[in-house]
Amino acid sequence: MNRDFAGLLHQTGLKATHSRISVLEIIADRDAAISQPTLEKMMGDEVDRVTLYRILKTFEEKGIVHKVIDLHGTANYAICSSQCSVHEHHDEHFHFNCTNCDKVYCLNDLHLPAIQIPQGFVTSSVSLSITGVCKNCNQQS
Amino acid sequence: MNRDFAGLLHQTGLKATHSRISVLEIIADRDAAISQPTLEKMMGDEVDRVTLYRILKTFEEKGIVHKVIDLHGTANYAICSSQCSVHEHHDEHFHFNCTNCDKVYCLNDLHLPAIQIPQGFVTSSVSLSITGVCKNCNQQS
DNA sequence: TACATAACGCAATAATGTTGCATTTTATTA
DNA sequence: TAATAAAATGCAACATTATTGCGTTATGTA
Ligand SMILES: [Mn+2]
Ligand SMILES: [Mn+2]
Ligand SMILES: [Zn+2]
Ligand SMILES: [Zn+2]
Repeated sequence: MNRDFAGLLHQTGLKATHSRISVLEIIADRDAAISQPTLEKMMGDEVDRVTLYRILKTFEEKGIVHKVIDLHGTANYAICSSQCSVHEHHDEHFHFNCTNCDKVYCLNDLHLPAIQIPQGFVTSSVSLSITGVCKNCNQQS
Repeated sequence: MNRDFAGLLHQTGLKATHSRISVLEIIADRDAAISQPTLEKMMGDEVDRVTLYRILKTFEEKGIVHKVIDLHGTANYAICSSQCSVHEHHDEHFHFNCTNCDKVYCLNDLHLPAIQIPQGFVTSSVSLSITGVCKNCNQQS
């Protein structure tokens, strides 16, 4: 992952504020998506709650992060693949929800065969979410 | 769909209260899952908000309805297939989220090919959710 | 260094969800 | 039908997640 967060922000026309860089440092440094509540706790007093919401929303709009709703309905965030931009997200991949540690993993390499949906319905995107126990949690038990 | 809601409730060891029967009447009468906020508005003063939460939770535990988290993270509820029980849900089917009317359709007949997940991860369930525009909304435009 | 504006912090408010406890409803039994 | 025990409900209080408006501060640039 690119470490020049200030550069990344400038590229998308955003100012490189301390808050934004802190958020990027946390999100980029993980093998799994991070939930909004966890992120909020990690940021603590460093960033106002409202600012955090606004940062995440902006990042999503600019194609810097993508949001994944997990099986509990909680918002989780992960860094986008490099092809994403303000115009379009190009990371329609699938996700693994661990029921033990509640992490959400992006399964970037998984490919889904074509799906036959009913007559009259038009698909714009497909989201596959797998529930189970992750590698980490399996090894610990 | 079975119309003997009192009987259904008695079968699962639940008392057939007015509130529960009202909820069943609303949920059973749709071609799509209904969201908690919509349900709450439809019930109005007839049922207390807290009671509604408790009814939905009980129904889920007893295998009467199943919950689907839609793409916004909102809880939606639909009647279970007849095989579901307090012991186990047997309706692991897929869902279609309409971006126009926000309805969530259960795609009961869809079957998903086997999926190859990474080494060390163990799958317990798979949830496929398709986003697009539903038949109804396509016909109106 | 000065400036314009983007971003932030704070206060207020809304929506969603949970818990404890007193009261009412339901099903059963007398 | 009337009495009873347990289940379910309603209400109050509270927690969490999310949004909006507005004055203040930080950022990038000239
Ligand atoms: Mn992802
Ligand atoms: Mn369903
Ligand atoms: Zn795990
Ligand atoms: Zn629709």
